Amino acid sequence: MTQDAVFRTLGTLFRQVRSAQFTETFESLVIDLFQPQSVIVLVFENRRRPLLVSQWIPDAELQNVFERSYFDHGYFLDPYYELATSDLPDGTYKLRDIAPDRFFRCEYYRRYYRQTRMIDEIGCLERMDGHRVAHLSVGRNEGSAKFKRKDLSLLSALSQVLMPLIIEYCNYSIDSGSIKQPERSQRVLSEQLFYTKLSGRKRITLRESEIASLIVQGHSTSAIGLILEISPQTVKVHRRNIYRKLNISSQTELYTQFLT
Amino acid sequence: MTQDAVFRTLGTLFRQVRSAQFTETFESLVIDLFQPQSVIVLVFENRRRPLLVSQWIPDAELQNVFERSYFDHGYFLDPYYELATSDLPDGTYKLRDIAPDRFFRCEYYRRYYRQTRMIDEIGCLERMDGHRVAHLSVGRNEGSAKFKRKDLSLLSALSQVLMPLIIEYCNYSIDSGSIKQPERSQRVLSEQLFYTKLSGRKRITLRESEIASLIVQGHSTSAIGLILEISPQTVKVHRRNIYRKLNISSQTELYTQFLT
DNA sequence: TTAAAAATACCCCCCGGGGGGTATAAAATT
DNA sequence: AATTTTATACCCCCCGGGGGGTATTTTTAA
Repeated sequence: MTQDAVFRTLGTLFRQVRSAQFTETFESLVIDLFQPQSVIVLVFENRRRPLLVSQWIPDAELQNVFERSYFDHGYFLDPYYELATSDLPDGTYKLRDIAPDRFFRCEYYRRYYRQTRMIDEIGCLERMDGHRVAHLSVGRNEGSAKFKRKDLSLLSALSQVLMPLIIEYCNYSIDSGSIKQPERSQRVLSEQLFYTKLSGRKRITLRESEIASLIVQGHSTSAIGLILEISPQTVKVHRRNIYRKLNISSQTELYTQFLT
Repeated sequence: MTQDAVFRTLGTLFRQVRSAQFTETFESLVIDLFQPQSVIVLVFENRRRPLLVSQWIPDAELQNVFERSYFDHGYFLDPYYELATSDLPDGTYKLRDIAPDRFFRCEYYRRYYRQTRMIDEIGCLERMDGHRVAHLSVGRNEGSAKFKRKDLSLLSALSQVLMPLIIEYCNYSIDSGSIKQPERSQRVLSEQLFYTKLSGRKRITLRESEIASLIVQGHSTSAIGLILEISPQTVKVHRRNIYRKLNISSQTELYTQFLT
């Protein structure tokens, strides 16, 4: 795609920002530039289920996985969601940069993320207003190459104009009520905090729930230590206490408890 | 249920052995005696998809999981299937006795088995003829207690008469063509041997495929050493070679390779 | 105010996975 | 006959999870 065509498309996008054609134009732009297997736009709201603004997932099975799981609980452990609900600098991130150190070994990855067959993901985050964050996710599946540094810098540059456009479109479509809010299914994790979630069973302390949350997200003991600025030893103790209180003996079980 | 009633039911079963009522009668017997959440009868044939003779799984969601996954690939790593396709002594087994040492941590357990929500299982195996093995599985779900030693000995005793009856019924219903053969879906593992499966990618040796198979089933390095009667060290070397040849770096990935 | 609970930090141990070597004998290929 | 591959076995290392302690300070509750 020529530089020229990119700018022309941006122009079109600008004109279409309040029309239904917007998503299609913008998706084809991203597809052209990045050859992804998925392009998804979400709006994150703190501790709420994300809004699905648009999705392009040609593989029907994977779309199915996404729709079935992401809005139930998948989003909750999505590193981008995590980033969005903390105070982040807006920007473009590679999944591998923002994911917890043991992300690719954690239960979330094993049980949900890998099912999407996505092997690499780059995404933009941009705050819409006080509590909403727009998120553009561009994914590559098994069989494709990972994103190169060039891809990241291109998306990063492009996002300077793309994200404002997307935000404008989001606001428009939210106002006009045309956003499809995915159904939630029976097994809900959703808005519940870890604390509420887990302390219901047996009083675990707030601090413990904090650590439990990080464990499930795929952070190692030492990573948690770094994050909370306490010694890994302390984290280990908390970990033990959590297991003891919940009467479990592995982080796998912790994940299960959390989801049920 | 009184001793008397048990014998009476056995009599009924005997009379119904060539009728469609058989399964219902026999299921209600098992349900009465063991308070399970699932009762399934399968016929294993070496390296073939099992035949579903009867199933009683009141929970619709779990039935769904079972039907969707078991006949695709779930059976392939089912410890009972494994036992059936080796030369076994007929008999009644607790899952926990026959499962690989790391079964409850292996990918199969995490991805498939746990989804069935089954927390305990006892099952009978009985050879029908040269290549077929009848299998009765009795399962308890989350929320129920595990099976006690008493349950095992009761089923073990009962199976002396129950399995011959079941086999008779199986033969009858196979002959009369009334067995529902579950559909296979897109993602098939099925009859393929590990060897064929994995060597397609990059020649791994037969021995290596043997070890890969055991790894995926959830056997630890040392357990594999015991099984194959070689040193765990040797297993480690094979393991490394497998990973190198397949260009992966964990048994999780091995499982993925195997399924795709 | 005093006792209990929570958060912090350190010690020890074992286990298993993953990655790096080396070596030797048998089997298969050339 | 000579070379390569395969199977065997041992060595070393590091890492992280899980389980067992103990101790100190701070916070919370009684």
